[in-house]
Amino acid sequence: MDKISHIKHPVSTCRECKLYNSCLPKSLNKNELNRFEKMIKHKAPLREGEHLFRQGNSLKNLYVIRVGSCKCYSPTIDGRQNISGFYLPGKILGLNAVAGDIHPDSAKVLETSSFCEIPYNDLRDLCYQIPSLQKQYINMICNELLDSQALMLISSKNKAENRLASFLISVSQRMKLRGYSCTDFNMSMARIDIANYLCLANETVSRVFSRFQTEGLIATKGKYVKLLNLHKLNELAGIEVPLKYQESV
Amino acid sequence: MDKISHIKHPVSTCRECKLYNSCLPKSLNKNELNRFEKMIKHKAPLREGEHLFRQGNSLKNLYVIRVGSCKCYSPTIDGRQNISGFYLPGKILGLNAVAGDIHPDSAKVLETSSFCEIPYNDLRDLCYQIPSLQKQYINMICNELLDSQALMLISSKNKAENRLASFLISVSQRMKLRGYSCTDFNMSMARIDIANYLCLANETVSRVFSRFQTEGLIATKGKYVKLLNLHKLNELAGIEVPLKYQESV
DNA sequence: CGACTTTTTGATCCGATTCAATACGCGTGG
DNA sequence: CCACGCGTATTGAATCGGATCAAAAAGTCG
Repeated sequence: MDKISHIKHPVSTCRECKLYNSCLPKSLNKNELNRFEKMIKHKAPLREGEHLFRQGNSLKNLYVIRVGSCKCYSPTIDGRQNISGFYLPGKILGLNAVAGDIHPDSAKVLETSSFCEIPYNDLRDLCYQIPSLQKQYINMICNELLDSQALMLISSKNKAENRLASFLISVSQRMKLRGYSCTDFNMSMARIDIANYLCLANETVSRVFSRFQTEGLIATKGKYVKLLNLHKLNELAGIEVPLKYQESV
Repeated sequence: MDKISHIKHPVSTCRECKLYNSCLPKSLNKNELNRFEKMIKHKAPLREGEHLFRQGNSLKNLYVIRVGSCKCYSPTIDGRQNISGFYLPGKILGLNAVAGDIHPDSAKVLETSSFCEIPYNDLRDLCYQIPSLQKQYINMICNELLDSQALMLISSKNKAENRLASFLISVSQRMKLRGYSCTDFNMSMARIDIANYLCLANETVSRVFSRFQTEGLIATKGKYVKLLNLHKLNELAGIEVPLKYQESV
């Protein structure tokens, strides 16, 4: 039995969707919204291990994740996987295929998940016609860019503790955004995936998890995680975060 | 005397510009191009150390770098700088400010450099009216996203040698794109900046530079760099590059 | 329950950081 | 023109953290 399958994924209109305000149709008028909704396809949920798209596929759709979680990855020469991102509800998938028309990575579902499928060509055409849609679309792309740059700073500069703390905090915040508890949640991703994502060995991730537990920062039970000391975690996570808006050399 | 000041930065129309085919006005018709060119401003070149924009500034313009080089950075709590990117001719600056309307980093010129200034609001308005411009604009943003993700993989997973090799190769390729030699060029960035960018200590960068020289891979004289063994450098650079389009788990 | 996978823990090794000292490059002023 | 000083780059020695290899423990599933 899947942990979230009691959510019947019932959203059929954007108006009713919790994610409305951070999603593409934000600030469309009634008429525009109708046209937008006609374009969206709601497919049956995918189950753990199924692929949304694969590396090398040509770009047909973008996807907004509505329920569940998903990882994007690409294989490396030595047989490992480079994780390019974890996706939780509200995030848009497939943008990195826009420039080249080919998906540079594969998207695999980590637990039963639902998506809104957006035919890419239709979206582009509609953007030509609806300026506020174009604006929001471009904003979402640029947000991805920001996220990606932020992750780069986090995952390449900090020590293992800082990285994992950052990761926990970011998952926590997305949970909060989505209306779930930000201190108690399931993490559907495997240790090895987190390790790849944070560019650490899985043993290291494991050790840091253990250390966080003995230090009373978190408690875990299987995939279930409870954040006990958000303050300290934030401190660890923030250690290399760029100081915003400070005058510099 | 500046090393590139003999280039009088004479480009006044996009049509004449070397970068035309990879830049925004690509595939505009004559009439559209006229409107586009009217929007662009050519300011006087900036000199080393001057800022194009600063962290916290509100977004007014995007910039395409035409001649020179530029680094984007943000200060960290401990007084260092996070380098978010080096920019060589043809690249567009300021995109990471689009989502939040505020520049998340500062852009500082590394040598005398010229830019095309694109008023952001005007660009957006013009995109509403010219679909092919919108398309190219979105493509350029998504290319930034790709670059950023690629850099993340490079700079967080590899050893120092691989990172520096990747970096040298990427500079080399951009030089080639721009019509300069891809094996002999000036690198205007300081060691410490490269170090920050690659997330290494500057001593480490220095050591690897030395090692590459004793191994005959490169020769350096001040900021001038000569790549002697592109094959080996590519090999080093490629070691963790994701294998494109390979079927995976 | 037993086979298999995933996670945790332990011991060792290697590479990058750090701290410290020296060398180099460049501009200034004598 | 050279001497001096400052910033940047290089080199050396010691330390620390994460990777790796190996093995045990916990969780998963038929």
